[in-house]
Amino acid sequence: MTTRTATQQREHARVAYDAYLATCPARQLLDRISDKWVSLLLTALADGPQRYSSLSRTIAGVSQKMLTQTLRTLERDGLVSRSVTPTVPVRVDYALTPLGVSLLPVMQAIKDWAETHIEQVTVARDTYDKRSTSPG
Amino acid sequence: MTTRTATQQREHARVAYDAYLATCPARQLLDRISDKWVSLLLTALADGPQRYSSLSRTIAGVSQKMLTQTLRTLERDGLVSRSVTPTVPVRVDYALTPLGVSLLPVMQAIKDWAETHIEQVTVARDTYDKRSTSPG
DNA sequence: CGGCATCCCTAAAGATACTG
DNA sequence: CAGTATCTTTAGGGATGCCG
Repeated sequence: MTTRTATQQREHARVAYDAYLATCPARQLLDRISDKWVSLLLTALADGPQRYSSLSRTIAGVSQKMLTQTLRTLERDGLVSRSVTPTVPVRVDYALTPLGVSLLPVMQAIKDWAETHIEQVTVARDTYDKRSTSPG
Repeated sequence: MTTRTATQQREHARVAYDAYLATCPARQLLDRISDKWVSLLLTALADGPQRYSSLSRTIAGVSQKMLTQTLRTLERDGLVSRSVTPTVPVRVDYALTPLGVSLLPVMQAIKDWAETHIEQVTVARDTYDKRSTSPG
């Protein structure tokens, strides 16, 4: 088992886990990373470690509760590391782990897609709503 | 305005919209596509149009309510098209629009990442929980 | 500064029943 | 088959207050 190559391991995972199955652990993970705070947090950490207060400023509108909660979850899942500098007052830095870095391109792609396609979506919504209102 | 190239338009969008801002439309769109049903639905339509019943079978555990609701939203946002064949009983097919196709690679990447990295995440969780329990 | 604990409330999601 | 309507439950998330 320990002699599997990275490619073999990837193949193994592809066969063993299926996010379409409700009870599959991969489904739960998909659910967890399909979260706006996750994508915003990971992309915010793209350029290097950030302090808690810096993150809360970057990600406008995030409550302290959601920020802490999301950071804890990401830390537990091994995507983000937390390092405390015991000064007074205390300084806490968050950074991406290698696992977090592996997810980063995808998260950036989502954020990018949203920013570059919102105008098309807005047009589509107007068209859809107009169709529904006047059934001409 | 109408003479802008696709590249120029992309540049424009990148500058104009910022998902980090809570009130930005791109943030709402990011929130909307950061949804497990959206990723599962779009990837399910990757290989071509599918009927409603087929989708509900593919995506195990989805309720009619969530399936219909998500499909409606995606249709309104211009990511999915809905075509009705007025037979008895009626037949409804869903397919990706060009806009939906543009998002597909990202959604597939998320689903893939979840399936190929769940084992690493599980290990990370065990490590984290063990650390918390026995403070070595 | 960087949290955690608690209360509270709304919106999202599941279950169930019914329909063109 | 492909939904809609209604009800109930759950979980997301904001506000506040306290602490090392």
